[in-house]
Amino acid sequence: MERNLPNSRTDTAGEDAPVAKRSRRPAEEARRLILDAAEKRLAEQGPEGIRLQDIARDIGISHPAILHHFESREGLVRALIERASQQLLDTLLKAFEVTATEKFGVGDTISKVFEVLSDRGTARLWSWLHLTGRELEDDVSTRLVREISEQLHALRVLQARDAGVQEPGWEDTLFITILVASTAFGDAIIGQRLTAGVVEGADGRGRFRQWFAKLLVEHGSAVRQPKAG
Amino acid sequence: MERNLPNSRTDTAGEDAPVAKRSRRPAEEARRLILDAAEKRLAEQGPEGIRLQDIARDIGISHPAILHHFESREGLVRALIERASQQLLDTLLKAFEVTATEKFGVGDTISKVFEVLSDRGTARLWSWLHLTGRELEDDVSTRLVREISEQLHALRVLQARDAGVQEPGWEDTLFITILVASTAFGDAIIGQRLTAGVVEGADGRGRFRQWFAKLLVEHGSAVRQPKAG
DNA sequence: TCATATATTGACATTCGTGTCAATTAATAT
DNA sequence: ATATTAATTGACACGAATGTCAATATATGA
Repeated sequence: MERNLPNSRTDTAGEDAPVAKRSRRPAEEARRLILDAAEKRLAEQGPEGIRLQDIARDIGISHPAILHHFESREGLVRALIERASQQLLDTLLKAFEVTATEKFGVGDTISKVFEVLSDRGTARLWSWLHLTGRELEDDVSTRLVREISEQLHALRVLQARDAGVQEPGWEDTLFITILVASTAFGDAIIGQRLTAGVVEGADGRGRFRQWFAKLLVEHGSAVRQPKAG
Repeated sequence: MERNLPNSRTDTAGEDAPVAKRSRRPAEEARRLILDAAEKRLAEQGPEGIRLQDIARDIGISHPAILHHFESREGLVRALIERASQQLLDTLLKAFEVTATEKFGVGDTISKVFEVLSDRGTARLWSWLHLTGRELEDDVSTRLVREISEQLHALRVLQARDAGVQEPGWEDTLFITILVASTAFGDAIIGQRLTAGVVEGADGRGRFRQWFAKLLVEHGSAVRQPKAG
């Protein structure tokens, strides 16, 4: 079973197209490029969008190169999840920090969360992650809820003290976080279809976000009973 | 290229296993069986779970039988979506009817809707539908939002009149529906991970639902200003 | 300049899933 | 019983996607 010599330049001679010089990047950069392309495909086309050959073509390399850097398709997926999770956590925490320290309202924070989750493909990535039952060693979802909730709670407690009203319960804060996360998630996946053709005028989803923010503020007021009685 | 005679019993003779008699169902029943199996796989394993061979094995038939009834895999998928959508809409409207006509409050109705929508299998089916960007001729999402909203709005208006307070706006009702739908979805997909390890005690998600219902009722009260001033 | 490490590649192997087809067989009508 | 219809099937064709491998080329250090 003589196999043809692979990669040999001694094929049927001829003046082929000007051979674009093979480029060679440091491993880390190559990995980043590949992950970017994969992420884009995933966000645009969903799970099936992650095909080694396609991704390779997107960035002008051959698909074995991907396998070289990630071992397998599954390895690529895991790396992708890992990176996206970390980025999400960082982005969210930072966004929260800003809106909490500055004089921004709840509405701004909500907008930011929606933007991060919904407008980019992040929510899609996560949905897929959960739908396919993939686990992360370091469960980012849990960390996310916990950290955000803790900061939000501290903020709410402070505000309550300033206003001289009763402090909100911990679980109340927790549920707010979960509500926002769930909603942003759901919105990212089915929001488009839900509002299209029902909500009148343009920017229906924008108005929905504002309405949602107001709802939460409203809730904050409702909880804020005067300290005694 | 002499092809072997397919399906011929004249193979290497021998005492094979007792040939289980081939069963033959009316087309409609077969279709139902297949759809059931497909739906189950989808709910349990996600999109990739829908493989003709596997589904066939599940119900003890051969995979060409499936193709016979649905033309193609895509045909099966479309039929599945069609059926599931119809079922969801029916279930929702019926659930709504019951809680709305009896002496249940708006909160109970919302809870019921939430419950139906956050069913794991349903949510997964829909998520997949949206994630893969499949379109339905008759967009059920839109119909769903519209029909539910209309009924809910009628209910709210009635209650407002009874109480002699200002009627809620149409968009407010619409947004409530959208919020419930989005949240139910998000909850079905990531709720498990969000609450696990953060919310204390058992039945954290149950408490979340109650809290959510209360939030909406609360909102109802907030909207209900006295009629003039 | 030469040597080394490793990123990159073309060709191939392999597996898996859909779809085709003629043959078969169970139900139904005549 | 016989014919007819249509559900069912095994074998196979085909394409698509992952993964393997030896060969090649490029960046880097000596």
